[in-house]
Amino acid sequence: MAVRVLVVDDQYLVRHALMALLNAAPGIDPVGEASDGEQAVALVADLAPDVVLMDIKMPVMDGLSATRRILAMRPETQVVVLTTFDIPEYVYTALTDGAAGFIMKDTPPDRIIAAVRTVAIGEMLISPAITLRLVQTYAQRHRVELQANTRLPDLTPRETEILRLLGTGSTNEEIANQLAISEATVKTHVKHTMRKLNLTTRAQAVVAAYESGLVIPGSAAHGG
Amino acid sequence: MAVRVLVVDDQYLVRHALMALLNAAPGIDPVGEASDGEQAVALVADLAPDVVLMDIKMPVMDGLSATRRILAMRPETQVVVLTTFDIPEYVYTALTDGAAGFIMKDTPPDRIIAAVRTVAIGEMLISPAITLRLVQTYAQRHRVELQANTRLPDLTPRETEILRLLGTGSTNEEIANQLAISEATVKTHVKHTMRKLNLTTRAQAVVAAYESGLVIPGSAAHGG
DNA sequence: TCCCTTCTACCCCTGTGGTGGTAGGGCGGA
DNA sequence: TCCGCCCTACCACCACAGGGGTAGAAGGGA
Repeated sequence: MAVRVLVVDDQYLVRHALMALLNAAPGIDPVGEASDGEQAVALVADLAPDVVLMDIKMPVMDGLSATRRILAMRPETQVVVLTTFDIPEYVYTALTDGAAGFIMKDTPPDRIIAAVRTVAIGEMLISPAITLRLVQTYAQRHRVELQANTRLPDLTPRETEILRLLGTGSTNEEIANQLAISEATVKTHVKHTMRKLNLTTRAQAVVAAYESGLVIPGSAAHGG
Repeated sequence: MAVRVLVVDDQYLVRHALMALLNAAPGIDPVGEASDGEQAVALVADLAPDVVLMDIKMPVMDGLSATRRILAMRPETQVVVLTTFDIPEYVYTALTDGAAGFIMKDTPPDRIIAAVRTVAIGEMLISPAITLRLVQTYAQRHRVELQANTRLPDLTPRETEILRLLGTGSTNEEIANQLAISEATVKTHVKHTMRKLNLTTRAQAVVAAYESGLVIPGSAAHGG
């Protein structure tokens, strides 16, 4: 049973080149083509393709909006997003919207064919160049997290705890209540902590708490 | 010209299964096998393989250390790290150490063959499951960054700028100098910003700056 | 035109924050 | 045993932060 593919691209040449390429591939049946997102959504409803090759930049409705509409309507559709250049913002949006893959147009023909076959069986697929960027982001984030808990020179356990609470924006009084000690003691701990870290204001202490990884954005208790 | 492969795994069964698999594949020549990292480093020096299939968990010297040694000694070697389960910490280490790929042992035989061929021509390769995790991390980080600039209700451009500077731990005086306005004006801006965000101390403002994504850990100017 | 927002700037007042010093009890290493 | 570190706690002092109000200049929109 051939893989049914819909090609969506506003550029005539690109669209037809893809159609010809897919047509020549055994086991792949290009069932239709669209030149904008609106047409694409309509054709998915009509043709029920297995795979959609979707350009991003298009008139009327862009590829990302079209992808959202298509997946809302027919989740089993495998959408592969095509892009001319590596645009990481789109990677995020496309993948969280549920796109099955993300490849660049300068990918060799045989790899595009392979990509269609890959997503058709339900696997994810991302271009190496894009994967590399993902890895770099991952590595960067990971490095930041690894630096956590490791640095913070010479702080006693209590002082580390104090710094963590400073990092949540707590006042001395609030810290005292949370640790069930007197505010005077908190002031002493804060004093020592800031001296060791060479800080002069508690705002800097909050920065230090975040930068050291003691406090991670997204895991904080806001509001006061 | 066949792709010369070295197989490194402490488990006899896994090692020989891989050797047999690679032996049966046309264009692939399994030239040797090692059962620990130290042997692997020695064999790379002797055999100069194109590709190394490297297990992580091994006695004597683990796969990641061996990978580092091998790439320091012979950078053109393509190391593919094998793992039983998806262990993201290793992904980071392996890839930043220069590994060409990262695949799981439960990958179907034909895909393992394909992986060897892929890295042999210098391309990167990562298992879909691992890619998925990378994407999730990327998406998570990206989401945090996207929330920036978007949320932060009703702040004027100047107030946003003030909040960003508050987020670096700056005092009113420092902010005044950086923006070339009077400290009195800074106090006014700070006052309005904090009222709008329902904050009472500047430490909370620092927290808000980080949590909103206005300030990203790792991109801050410490010290003061 | 007038109004609203924004950015600029100042005064007054209260309070928390930040720094100095002092000190006792507990605990572990020399 | 004694020394040193850690946690606890207090006092005194002053600067900066935070909240109140007021106000003029500039720019955009009704």
